[in-house]
Amino acid sequence: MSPRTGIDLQMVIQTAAEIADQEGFEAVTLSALAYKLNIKSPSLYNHVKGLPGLRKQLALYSIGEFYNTLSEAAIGRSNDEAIIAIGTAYIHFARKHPGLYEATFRAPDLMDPEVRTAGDRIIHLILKILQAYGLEGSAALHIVRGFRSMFHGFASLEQKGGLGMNLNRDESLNIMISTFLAGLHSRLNSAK
Amino acid sequence: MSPRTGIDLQMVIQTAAEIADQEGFEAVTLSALAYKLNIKSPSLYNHVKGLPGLRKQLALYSIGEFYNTLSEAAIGRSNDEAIIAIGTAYIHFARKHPGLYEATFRAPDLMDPEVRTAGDRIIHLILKILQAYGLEGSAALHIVRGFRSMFHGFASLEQKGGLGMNLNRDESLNIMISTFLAGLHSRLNSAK
DNA sequence: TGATTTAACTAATATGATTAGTTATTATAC
DNA sequence: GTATAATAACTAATCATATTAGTTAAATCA
Repeated sequence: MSPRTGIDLQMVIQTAAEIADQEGFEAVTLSALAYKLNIKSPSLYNHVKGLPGLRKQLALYSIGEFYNTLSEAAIGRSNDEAIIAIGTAYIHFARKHPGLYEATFRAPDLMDPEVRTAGDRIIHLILKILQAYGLEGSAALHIVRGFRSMFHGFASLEQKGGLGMNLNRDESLNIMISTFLAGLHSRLNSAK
Repeated sequence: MSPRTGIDLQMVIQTAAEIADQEGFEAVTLSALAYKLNIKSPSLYNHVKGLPGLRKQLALYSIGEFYNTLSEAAIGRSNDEAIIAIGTAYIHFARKHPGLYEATFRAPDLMDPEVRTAGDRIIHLILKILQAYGLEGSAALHIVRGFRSMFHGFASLEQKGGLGMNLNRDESLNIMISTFLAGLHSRLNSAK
């Protein structure tokens, strides 16, 4: 059924991922990707629906890798320890895979069902941990949004060089997370 | 000295700002901008150094507008009230001016001295407010990074449609800020 | 062995950024 | 007033990328 069984979707995405991490998300062009795969760029249309299609596939791949990293970090941990582990893993992933991290939120349409479903797994991961705090429903979702905002904001600012450089960034991260956790505990106590 | 005194840098940036807010940051191309100004795109090179130059100018303009909005929100307020006002103004600005907000962090080089200086004014605005908490030096800087991460992360996720839609976003914002503030107070108390 | 499938190809078009070199308008000098 | 200098805007051309249409050819399967 398949002629010239050379390149498959997995190779396309894998190679795109390499370009993304090595040269940046914007460097993932059909032109550069085809060159690296030793084919001509129109041939890529046999694998993905143009540049938007490629970015969607790269987003799905990246979100998957990201989820794996975060969920592994949470194994065997609970409560604050689990949150700190996930937050740390989150930032480390963004540092190690800047292109993949950017791809996770630069899909052509984040409302796309497949993309959304992939991203929801990460939300559920955090929700699961928050259950131990007695948080659920909308109260838990608000807190998840807080964590996501903090983590994404920190990773994003760091990646763009938006944070100055004369101050230890890991310390900032630790302080940020523990401050938010302290506030969370304080709110939970006073709600009793 | 000037022939055909038609278009000046201010008009160029103003028009670019309109495109950015109406059609998105990516829609600010030299081609679209020139069309809207009724000139040919190479003529823009008399005003800005290509697309990177335009983006830098747009970043400087946007950061200036952003700073004005935030500083006005802080007038006559202090402590938690000032932080909440700034955080709210931050998110409202990003909602009202999605293109300008994106431009603030999509300059070709955020390390550029002019861009950095403009951005530093916003950091100093928050630092000033934190003085009332007895925070200064690196401790204050870590907390500023926390606020910036939260605000930027929230605005960024919201803009990209990364937050789901079945939950009130303003409430999430209020909870996030007050949780962090509660944690900040708790840390400051236990440090005594 | 022959038909079918389809990956990869070539050719062509469109859009956008950019450079080089030209034109022409305006302000200033005389 | 007229000449000159400065420069905004222009045309022409090139390059890169994305994309479409139509062709070629290799591998599978009947």
